[in-house]
Order: sequence, then structure tokens, then C-alpha cells
Amino acid sequence: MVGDSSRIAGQDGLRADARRNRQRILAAARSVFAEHGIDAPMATVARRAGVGVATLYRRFPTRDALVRAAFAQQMDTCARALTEALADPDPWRGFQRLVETVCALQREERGFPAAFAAAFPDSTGEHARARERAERDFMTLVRRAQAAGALRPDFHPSDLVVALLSHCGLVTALPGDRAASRRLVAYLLQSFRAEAAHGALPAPSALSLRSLPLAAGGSTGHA
Amino acid sequence: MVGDSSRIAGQDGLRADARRNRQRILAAARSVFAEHGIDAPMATVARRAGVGVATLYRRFPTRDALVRAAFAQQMDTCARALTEALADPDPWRGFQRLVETVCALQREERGFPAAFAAAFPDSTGEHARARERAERDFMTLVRRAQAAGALRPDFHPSDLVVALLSHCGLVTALPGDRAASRRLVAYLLQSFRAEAAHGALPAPSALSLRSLPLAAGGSTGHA
DNA sequence: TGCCAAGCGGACGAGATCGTCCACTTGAGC
DNA sequence: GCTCAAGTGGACGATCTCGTCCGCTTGGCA
Repeated sequence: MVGDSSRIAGQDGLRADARRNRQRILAAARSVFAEHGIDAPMATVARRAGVGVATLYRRFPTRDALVRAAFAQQMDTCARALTEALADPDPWRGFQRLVETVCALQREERGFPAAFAAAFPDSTGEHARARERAERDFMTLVRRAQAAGALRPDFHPSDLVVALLSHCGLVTALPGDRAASRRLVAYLLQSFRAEAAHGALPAPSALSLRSLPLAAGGSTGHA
Repeated sequence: MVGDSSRIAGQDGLRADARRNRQRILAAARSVFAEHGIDAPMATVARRAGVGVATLYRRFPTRDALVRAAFAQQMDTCARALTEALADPDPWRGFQRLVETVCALQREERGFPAAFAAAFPDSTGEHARARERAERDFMTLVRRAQAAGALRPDFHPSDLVVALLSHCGLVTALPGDRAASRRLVAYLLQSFRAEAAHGALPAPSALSLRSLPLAAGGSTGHA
């Protein structure tokens, strides 16, 4: 019984119809979460996907698992943005684009901000390794941008969390108001510039960057 | 029967025991909302207040009414901060203190941020008059601070909403992390300074300031 | 002290959501 | 085509929350 997978077809161990249903559930989840928030009833997701609740629960035993899987693609985009930022020869431009990309995602993908904020406190997830790497990468980016004299010297890596979570809150409070979101991003980026450093800042947060959901691992979320 | 108030004792038309209960409910609501968020069951509030649910519903027919009343004092503090800011001979210092006061309130009073954000979309409340005045006052403050060359000329009154709501989101996502909150406030205030105006900003939000919950009227909230 | 309207509390029915269980269906290999 | 494990759907009991109803209590005034 154990290890005998000769009968299963897909590479993910799912039968063709099951894999199809899984995709429909994820699409439905994104749509429902965007419309009603991530607290929408599971049954609503199941109905929109055209499957029974049991099927939904079998694939995603908890709401959290469903949320993560539904927005794994967006999380991946965040992780990719970090890689691209590091690859940019101009570290400030990389930094700027990283922040803008993540914020644009939060702004455009309804439901994602809530998923983003919800995923945040979980620093003990199974993606610890990917997160550690993201943390290290981001610190490298910060150091480079500071060495280039573009990023203010007192910028602390945890300030990224501050920026992203506050932006998250803004787009949650004012969904659809793109101007407000863009305005905040512009203000924050300006104040991160070296030229903006006038007085001393209060002490940075003790937040571990480890909990940053920038790199959420593969796009499957299927354990 | 109508208009005969000869038998009622308090100036608010409530019997002494009822007035006492009302206060206990408000205290309990603040405590429960701080602990479990403003979506906590009404019955929990009633239990903590030591009253029956019927008593709670009689005083506050909707959760919204309870939330408003529970945080009316904090709203008043916001309104007072605006008045004081206008009275300050240094308009920038007034502006700065206004933002810091409101953000400190959001930071320190657990539950208030949620109430603040929840109260926000309601621009049609019965406090329209007070709000209009607050809006006018704030615009005066902005104009003065800009004339003094302290506030950047492209600052738009709706940017206050952007700042307060994003801060709101931050403290909601990271309750207890005062350093993060202070850091965001410092960054935002720096980027609002005239010296920080480097490039052009994206267009401001079309938000009406009318919806700003800065002035929520009297401290009673009892209609 | 007595009256009575204002005030009170808890039981209760309605409605929503959760997550499981089980009998039926179907895809994939032979 | 046949077999059967994987997959499915919806009914169901448990739990929670809401807001009202109604019989009892009490504060304030005469």
C-alpha cells in the first residue's frame, strides 16, 4: 500500500479530474476572496468552483492552506521581484522596483493584501529556507544601495516590512483607490532616499525579516 | 406620555442605574474590542459588563453604534488635536503634532485603529457638520504650513487620509510594535517636509476629506 | 410608603458556518 | 470491457451569533 504509486497518473500524484478540480478551486478562491475577503465561507468557494465542500476540504484542510495556495503565484512574483532587484546593476533602481512591484500587486490583486498580511505573522512555516534566503538577499540589496549613496544609511531592513504592511493596510481600507496607493509608495520611496535623511529616526522595529512573505516557495502550496 | 420627562432624573434622560450600566458597557466594549477586535460577539461585551444582552442592545442597537460610542473619547482627542494644531503659531509644528497625536492614539489604544478604519467610509453620518468644520480647519492648517515653506507645496489634504489609514493598517498588522509605528510616522513626516520634495508625485487621491473621522462630535455617541 | 414606568436579564428561535461521514461515480491500467 | 482505488457531493450534527420577547425588578417621585 505504501509507496505503490503505479496507478497514479499525474506527477503531483493526483488523478486528472482531481487536478482539474484543484485548479478550479484555486480560481474560484481567488475570485471569491477578491469579492468578499478571505473570510468568505468555504462553501461559497466550493459552489463557485462547481465542486462539493468535501472536495474542497480534502485538497485544502484549512482556510489558511487555501489562501496560501490561492495567492502562491503572487507570492512567487514577489520573490522574483527580489531576484530581479538584486540583478539590477543600479541597486537603488532595484530597490525601488522591488517596492513598487510588491505594492502594485497588493493594489491590483484584490484579496492579496489580506492574504499577505495574514501570511505575515507565520514565521514558522515550511518555507523557512526560502525566507532566509530572501532575507539575506534583501540585506545585500540594502547594503549595496546604501554603499551607492542612494539609500539612506539609517534605513533598516525591517523598514521594508513597515512599508509593505502599511501599504497593505491602506489598500485594504481603500480598495480601488489606486491614486492613494501610488501616492503612499511615492512618499515612502522619497523618504528612503539618502537625501531625505535630515533628522534622526526613532529606533527601528525589532521585527525579524525572517517573517517576510516575500519568498513563499513554489507555486503549488500543496504541502 | 409624549414630552413628559418630569420623572426622569439624568440630563441625558436616563435613570441613574441605566446611566451606570451604560458606562460599564462602554468600558467593557473598549476592553473586549481591544482583546478580540471589534468583531467580538456582543454577548461577550454584555457578560464582561455584567449586564444582559437586552440591556446592551437597548442602549446600542447596532454594533456600529457601540463601536462609535466606545471610541468617541478617542475621536474627540483627534478633534482637539486639530484645534490645537490650528492654534499653534508654528503651523508645521501644529501639523506634525496633529499627525503624531492621532497616530499615537492608534498605536496605544488597541481596538481604536479598527474603529477608526471602520468609521472611515461613513461620510454620511450625523456628524457631517463637525466633519465639514474639521475639513476646513485642516485645509487652513495645510495652507498656512505651505505658506510658511515648511510643508511641501504638492501636499494634498487627502494625503492625511493616506497617512492615517496606512498607519492604521500597520498597527493593526503589528499590534504592540511601537517602534514600527513610530518609524512610519517619522518617515511620513519627513517626506511631507518641503525639503523632501524632489521629483513629482503621482496625482493625489480623489478622496473627499469630508469623510475624515477627525471630528466625531460629542463624547456621548448616544444619538 | 406606594406606585409605576423605566429598566433589566436570560431564554429562545432563526440563521449561518464549520468540517465530517458515507454511499455513489469515475479515471486509469490491464 | 472490467476492476477498484481515487475521487466526489451533499446531507448532517455541532457550534456560534444574532436580536427579540416577556415576565420580573427597581429607581424616582408623591
